[in-house]
Amino acid sequence: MSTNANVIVGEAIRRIREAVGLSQEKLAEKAAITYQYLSGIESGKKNFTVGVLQAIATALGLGVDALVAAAFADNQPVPVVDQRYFIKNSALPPRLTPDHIQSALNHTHKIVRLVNAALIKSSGRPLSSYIQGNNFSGIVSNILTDSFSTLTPYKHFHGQKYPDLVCDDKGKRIGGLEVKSTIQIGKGGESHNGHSGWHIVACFRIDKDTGDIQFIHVMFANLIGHGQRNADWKYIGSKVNKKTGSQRTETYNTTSTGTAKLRHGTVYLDPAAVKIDRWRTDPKVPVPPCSPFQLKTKTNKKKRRTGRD
DNA sequence: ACCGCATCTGTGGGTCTATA
DNA sequence: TATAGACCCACAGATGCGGT
Repeated sequence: MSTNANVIVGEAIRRIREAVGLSQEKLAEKAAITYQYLSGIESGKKNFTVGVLQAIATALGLGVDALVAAAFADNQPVPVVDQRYFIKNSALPPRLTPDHIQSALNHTHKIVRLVNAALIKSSGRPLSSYIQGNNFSGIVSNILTDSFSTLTPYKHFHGQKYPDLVCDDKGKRIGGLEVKSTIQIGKGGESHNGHSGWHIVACFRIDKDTGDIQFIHVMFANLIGHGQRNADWKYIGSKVNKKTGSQRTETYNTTSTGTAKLRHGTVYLDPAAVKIDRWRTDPKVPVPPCSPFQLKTKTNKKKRRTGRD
């Protein structure tokens, strides 16, 4: 290991040790090395083997991979979306362009990295390891909303009112956008209001070690709210668990038609991470020329003509 | 036509925070 | 304090595909 790497790893060990409240003596004891040796490692003056690193990581309550990730977190490039995966002519809310979306997605990656870098520096663990998945996705959703507000014509509405973002022109409202994010690939919309208007569903994945997120699929659709004719949302319910007394808040999910609208409204698709081959769409929903399912439909038709069936 | 397998979908369970 | 908002997870049944 190079001297520079020794210093980086040593500093990470010191930061995490102090964050978890261990003295050098105590950590050295747990890792079965002398505190003089540990001191030398922390200051980057001593070499160490993988075995010693493993012992130190275990004593800190981490895996070697997490410890190394913590040490080099700041030196990794922030993930960016791939420009090639944008579908340029998809239908979008007024005044919104693929470039706007690209910058908002990348900005969200960056903010999540900044949060994680601070946490990893002090404790060796990213944000996603501290909180429940649903709440993490909620945070990503909020950061993405803020990124839109910062970098696009769509600005914060107010608090928890619908929609999340609005676009005004000379005092006149010309557009609204509700932002949703999820780690569930292929999922449609899920909401507790199910209103009419433009929605974005952004699917991302998480790197467990660094906590970095990477958007892999982004869909837009102008959906019809519940209670209206041909609504794209269906009511799922709000029930009280008799045993625990807990109440599940009411939920609306997109219907198969609503989900199909979103899928046909794909704006960004990472083909290596998201396989749409077997996704269902709704025959009632017209397939726009820019839909990623255009290709699928053509392939299926060809198959049907030439296939064994 | 049927079977096995993998994946998708629908449903109902849950947590936590902000606001009225 | 109740409600509305933001989500995820588990599981059973449905679906699609390739092989026989």
